[in-house]
Amino acid sequence: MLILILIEFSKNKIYQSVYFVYICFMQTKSELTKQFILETVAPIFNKNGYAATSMSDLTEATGLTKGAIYGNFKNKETLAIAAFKFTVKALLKRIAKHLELSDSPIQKLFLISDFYRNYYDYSKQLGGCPVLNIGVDANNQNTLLLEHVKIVIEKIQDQIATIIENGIEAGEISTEINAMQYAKRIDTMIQGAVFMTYTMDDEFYIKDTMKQIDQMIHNDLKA
Amino acid sequence: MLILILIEFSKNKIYQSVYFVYICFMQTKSELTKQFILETVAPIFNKNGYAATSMSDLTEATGLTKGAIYGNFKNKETLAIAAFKFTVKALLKRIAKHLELSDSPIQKLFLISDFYRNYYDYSKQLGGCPVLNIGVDANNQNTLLLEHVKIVIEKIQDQIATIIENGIEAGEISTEINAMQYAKRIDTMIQGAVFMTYTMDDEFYIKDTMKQIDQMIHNDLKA
DNA sequence: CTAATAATATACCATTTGGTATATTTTAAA
DNA sequence: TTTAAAATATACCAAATGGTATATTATTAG
Repeated sequence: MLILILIEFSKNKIYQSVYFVYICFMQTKSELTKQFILETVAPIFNKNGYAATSMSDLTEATGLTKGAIYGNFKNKETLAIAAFKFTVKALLKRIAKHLELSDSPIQKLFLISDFYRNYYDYSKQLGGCPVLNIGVDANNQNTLLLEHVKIVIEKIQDQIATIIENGIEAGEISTEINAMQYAKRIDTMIQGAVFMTYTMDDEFYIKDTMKQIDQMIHNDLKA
Repeated sequence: MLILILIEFSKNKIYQSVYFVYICFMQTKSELTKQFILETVAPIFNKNGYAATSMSDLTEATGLTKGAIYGNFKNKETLAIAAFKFTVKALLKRIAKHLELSDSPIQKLFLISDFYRNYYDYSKQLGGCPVLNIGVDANNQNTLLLEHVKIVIEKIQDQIATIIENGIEAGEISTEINAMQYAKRIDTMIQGAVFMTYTMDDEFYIKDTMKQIDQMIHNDLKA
């Protein structure tokens, strides 16, 4: 009932459902609006790409006006970058959570392929794979955005490489293995599979590639 | 000297250098213009994507006016599709030529990885990999264009699968191998490598992936 | 409850968009 | 060289673009 009272407190239609959270945890009103804009706008940018997304697409989707959006974000590019970061943050958090299911490095590697096995369904909510979509879209178009994609890719590869290194230290993985090279191989195969799955609209690619990665882990990596 | 005389014959600046060829082999004037538009426009569409390419980009690049372009192509979409086909035709022809270097199916597979080993430099002339760029760009945006990308991917995979099947028949490749599955695996890895190479601007990915494919051919495929 | 401020909506801007009707030029045939 | 047709250039269109100045509304502190 406390929630209802607090809802009544606000005259704004959009935020009513999350207003309780806002009152309790959020800083300012605009912080909440920013959040709302980002989660609404992110999948649109991700789906359409930067140039194919117009500000009117965003005002329609959010139900807000340009005044509200430009009051919270300097311009379209800033918004697109913030949206990309928003999506990636959610994605990386989800992966990290999945990797908590085991402490064993080699099991963590299997958990990575396990995560991507269901990635088609999950990433559709995000408007597609942000790394692939924005990576291709930003190339030759938006240097700043491309830099952010690069950073994300490096981060993912570092994480995989660290897992492999931990596996080597733990004696689970052969000392012959070049951790970063294998991390890059796995990442490259995943991105290829994501591209093929989306373009052909066929999950065979992602399922089969994850099988292949599992085989690699079994045959090449294991000590 | 004959060439010079024929060049003098034309008052149009753009076509002078190829006018001899036109006089001898080409059908109509507009056929030549179409060709010229396509080869100029294709890398622009490929680099920028459909939405980020404006008609004025194309008139500037070609030195022609909208009248000339719309006189030869119904609209922007038709032109983009024709441009994609133009690029892919050149690419597939180049691959086919490279594959002529050997008659042995297993050697042809090695020639595929060999071709893509230098794909970064080559595809830059095309404005990037058309399959990757247009595939991602057209998704959620341009159904017709996406269909054409799908067809190209299927064609490439069929060709690889056929080579593998020929290898099986010739006794070079193990009968255990599922030709189409392996064709798709190879194609998926290539596309992943192309994406990573472009996005990270680092040829490691394409070079290393081709090594990996060669290893696969050696270890898994050979009879 | 009121005043100051923060957040959002409105109305507008010049520029660019894809596309077209028409005028002009270029070409090919007689 | 003249003429019909083909190809291209010009000038224009309404609609949409990203962005902004200002008016209006919500919010918060006193």
